[in-house]
Amino acid sequence: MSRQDLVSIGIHEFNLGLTMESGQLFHWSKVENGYVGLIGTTPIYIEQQGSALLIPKGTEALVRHYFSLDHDLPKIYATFPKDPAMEAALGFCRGMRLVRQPSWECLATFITSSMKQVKHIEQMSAAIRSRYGKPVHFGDQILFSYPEPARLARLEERDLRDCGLGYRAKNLLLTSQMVAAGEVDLRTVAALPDEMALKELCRLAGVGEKVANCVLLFAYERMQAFPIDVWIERVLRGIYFKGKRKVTHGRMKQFSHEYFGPYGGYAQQYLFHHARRRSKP
DNA sequence: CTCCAGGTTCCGG
DNA sequence: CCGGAACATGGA
Repeated sequence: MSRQDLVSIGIHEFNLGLTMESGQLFHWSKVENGYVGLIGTTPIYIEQQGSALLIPKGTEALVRHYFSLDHDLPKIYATFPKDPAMEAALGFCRGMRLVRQPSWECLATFITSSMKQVKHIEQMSAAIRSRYGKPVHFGDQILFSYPEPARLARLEERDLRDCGLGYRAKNLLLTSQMVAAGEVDLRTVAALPDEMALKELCRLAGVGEKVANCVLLFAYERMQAFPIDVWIERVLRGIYFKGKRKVTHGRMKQFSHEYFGPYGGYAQQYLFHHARRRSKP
C-alpha cells in the first residue's frame, strides 16, 4: 500500500480517533497518523485530515457504511436530554459515531468482554484472529480476519483458553457451535423488532442483556439499545440517581429507556466514553 | 499483594 | 424481581 493508492473523501461531524478509541472496536492498530485494520475481510488504512478521510481507493462505500457516516449527528444530538452530565459528555465526544460492525465478530468479541478491561479484550481478539482467522496481506504486513463460527466450532475449549479467555472460552465455543448449526441465525435477527432480537441473542451462551444490547447497538443499528455496564451504572448512580438508596437494575433500565430517548445508544456511548476517559487520563 | 475490569448464570429469599 | 456468589486472567 503506497500513498498513491489512497484517496481523500470529505466528511462532516466525524472524529475518527474518538470512534476508534471508544470501546466499540478492538482490532485496529494505531500507526503513524492513522489506523490499520480490517472491515470484514477488506484491509483498510484510514487517516483523518481535518474534514477529510484518507482511505484506500475503492473502499469509499465500505468505509462510509462501517463508520455510519450517513448518521445525522446534529439531529441525534438534538434528541439528547439537556442536563450537565449529558452536555459534558457531548462536548467531549462530539463527532464519535456508532459503527456498523459485522454481527458475528461483534457478538463473539463481546462474549469475551465480560469482566475484562478493553486492553484485555484487544489481546484476546488478536490471539483468536492470528491463530484461527484468515491472513490478509496488506502492504508489508499481514492482518487476520475474525474466524467464522464454523471455524471456532471445531476447536477445543482448551484452544480458546490458550487465547486468554478463561471461563469465557466455553461460552464462545458453545455460541460458535449454535450459530454454525443454524440454531440462531444472525441474519434473521436483523429483521426482528428490538425486544425479540434481544431475546434471540440471549439464547446464546455467555450472552446476557448487556452483551446483547452491545450487539444490537454496534452491529444491528438499534440506536435505542442501552447497554448498562459497570461504567454506565456508576454514571447513573452517581449523577442521575444521586443520593437515592436501593437503586435496582430494573429501575436503571426503565429510567434510561425513558430519559435518553430514541438515540439512547448514542447517549450511552458518549456517557461511557466520557466517564472512562476522565477517570483514567 | 490487592483490586478490578464494557457480565452471565444459577440459586435462595 | 432482587441480591449474592462463582467464574479466569492480567494490568495497574
